[in-house]
Amino acid sequence: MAKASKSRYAILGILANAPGSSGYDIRASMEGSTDFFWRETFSSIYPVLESLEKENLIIAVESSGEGRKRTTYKITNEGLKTLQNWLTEDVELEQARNELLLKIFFGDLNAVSSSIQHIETYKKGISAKKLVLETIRKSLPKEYPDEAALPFWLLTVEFGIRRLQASLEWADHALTQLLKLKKKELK
Amino acid sequence: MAKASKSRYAILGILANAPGSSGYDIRASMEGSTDFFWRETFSSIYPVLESLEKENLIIAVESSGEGRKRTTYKITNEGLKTLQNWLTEDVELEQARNELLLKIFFGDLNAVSSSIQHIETYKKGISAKKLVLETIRKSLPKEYPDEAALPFWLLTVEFGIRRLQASLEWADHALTQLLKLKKKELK
DNA sequence: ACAACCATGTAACGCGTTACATGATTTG
DNA sequence: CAAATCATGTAACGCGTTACATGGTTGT
Repeated sequence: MAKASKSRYAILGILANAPGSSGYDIRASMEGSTDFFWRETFSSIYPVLESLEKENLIIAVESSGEGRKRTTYKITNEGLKTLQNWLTEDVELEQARNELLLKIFFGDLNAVSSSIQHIETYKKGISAKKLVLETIRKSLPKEYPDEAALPFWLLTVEFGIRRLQASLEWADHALTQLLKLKKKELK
Repeated sequence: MAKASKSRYAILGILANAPGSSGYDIRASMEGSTDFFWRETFSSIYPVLESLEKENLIIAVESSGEGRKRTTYKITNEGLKTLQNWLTEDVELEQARNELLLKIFFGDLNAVSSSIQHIETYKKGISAKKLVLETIRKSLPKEYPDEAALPFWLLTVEFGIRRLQASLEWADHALTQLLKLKKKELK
């Protein structure tokens, strides 16, 4: 058995918080909120919606009246219970693969400047990401002052920012070390 | 097309550093070194070794003489070039899915104590991991004082420790916030 | 008119995980 | 003599990504 999909719960969760969403809406909701730690593509969203509906965890509200055709969904009581049950289940902490670290690990097989290059690119990437998250951290309380979920949303953003900050500091540390190595290499 | 596998490069890298390794050895090498950011199972190692050999990136040295039967491998010049070439290629920074954050994100759908429980479990897990890495950081220079790759290995360990430290600090921050929410919940 | 965005899907593919299978050799 | 470790694989499965496909509506 492969790992069980959690896409269904992500989608259920969005529908619990934003009832009357279409598949397209769900994608848009995730963009700018869960995107940096959880992403779904249309290719997964639509089939999942279909199966959730078959299991009576959500119900469709066909709104093909005015404007565009769209199928919107609401979570059912059963769906909410299923979601809540999953939410209490233990999280197994899994370790993601990290290609940058793999390349650094084998760094002695190439010129040091190659590793330096990787880390500089990395720094740029995560600096940009961190900026985005810091903007979100500022705007969220203004946009959703009365939202019950706000403290939880902020916690996820905070996680992202702190991890990125640590990564940035590591990158600077790494650059210092690598520059030392580069000097040795030239001798 | 799905994402191209990088297992081959991880295995090539290990063979570059430890020539004469068997599939079993490769797995053992990774355990205790790359394990926290890159892991391969036997189910992937043996087929990859086979295909690497067919491509002349490694050569097998059947050593069925004394002791156990084992097939060991060495990286070829071509293999080393292939690996070095990959090492210089840009790393696309991908972010992994994070189930803990997903559950925290939807935390308002359940009792706050559920989120608290998750974070406490998380803290235990990463504390243990951090301890392991700190031990490795201490022992590595003693075990491999003359290893050219040592500075690179230490950088990966440092990355792990710093990220885990940031995660721990976030966890404490989160617990503080959640305890405040819990008090409100009781009112 | 045209671009940007809204909206919903299907199909193919490969990758990684899990389960399963087998057996030899060393250590206690 | 049993347990741990060494050693090497196969098979099934589902998950997520990418590419492909289609067409309506709004804004400039």
